[in-house]
Amino acid sequence: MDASSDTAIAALLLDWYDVHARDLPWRALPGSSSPDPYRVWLSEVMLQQTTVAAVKDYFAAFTTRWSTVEALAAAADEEVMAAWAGLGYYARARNLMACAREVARLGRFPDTEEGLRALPGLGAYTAAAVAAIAFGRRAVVVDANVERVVSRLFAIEEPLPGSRPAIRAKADAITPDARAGDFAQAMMDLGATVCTSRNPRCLLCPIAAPCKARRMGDPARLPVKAPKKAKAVRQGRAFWIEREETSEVWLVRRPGSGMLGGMRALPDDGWAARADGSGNGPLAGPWESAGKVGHVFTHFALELNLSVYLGDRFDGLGEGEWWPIDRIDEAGLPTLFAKAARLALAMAVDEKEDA
DNA sequence: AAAACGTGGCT
DNA sequence: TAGCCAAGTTT
Repeated sequence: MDASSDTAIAALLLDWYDVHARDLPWRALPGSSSPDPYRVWLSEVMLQQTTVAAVKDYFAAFTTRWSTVEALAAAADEEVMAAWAGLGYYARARNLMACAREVARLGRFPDTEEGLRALPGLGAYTAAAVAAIAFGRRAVVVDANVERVVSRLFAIEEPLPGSRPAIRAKADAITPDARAGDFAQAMMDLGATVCTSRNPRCLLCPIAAPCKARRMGDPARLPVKAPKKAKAVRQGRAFWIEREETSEVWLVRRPGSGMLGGMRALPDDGWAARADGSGNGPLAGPWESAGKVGHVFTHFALELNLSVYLGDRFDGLGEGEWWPIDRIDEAGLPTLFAKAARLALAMAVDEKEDA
């Protein structure tokens, strides 16, 4: 592929984008000026390893509650962590606050890829995306969509992740000097709606003509990926400690790094730090079993047994807080513990029905 | 450099 | 349904 056809690919994609761009909340309104860097940055962080559908409500909630980066910088850590609950990869929320505070200190977002890359939570992808989309800089934006589109377009047979340097070189070659932000978003929209992982819709593709994988007959075969390791299944135990006289449950704050770091949680037996939990709780009990919940994390699956204590002796509980059970939805529990809470409450309902 | 780090939707 | 996959970053 020579330089002139690389230019042609960008033109085809931009023409397609002018007609088919998805209408997403963090994109500038048609006809308006450049999008707000705060909204671009926030959306890009939320979208890391996360689908558009999952992000939409969180983006609306965050921008309603904190409409500027200064407002977010001034927010309390626990408020932001609770607002992020359920979205996953909680290091993103911790980095989000650190980044907002750094930007507030600087007075504005850096407007170069290099400057952005130095902020917490902005890696190669996000720095390039914000530089291109919010500041119109030419930057080579490579995410999983771009990897897929480029792998197919140029029929790159080497498996990921080894093919990343070759993919980046090709992405660089087709990235235009003008409208680099639109080009990046065009590639991502194409990957999300046309050049999909399974069942690519080549008949709708604006760059089907130059696509080598399509010519070879089986575009879905690419990109080739290295095989994944099987997930181990761990056992753990969590504890629902209820103070009956006030209808409150005991919640703790998890350590600031590691699994679900910084999030509110039910007390547990340390399953996150070992292959399995110790089985020990923060109280002597007696415990009643409420059953178990299953949850799959990125690198292991967990079977979490839930034990319940209802009583009035709470010796040795340590750090934590009593939380009103009727407002448990507002505690900002990550999904694993939200499931466990649901189980405890379902058990309570069952027992009431039995009585 | 390989592993840690969430979750929900789709097939 | 069990596995695959998503607008990756950090250590």
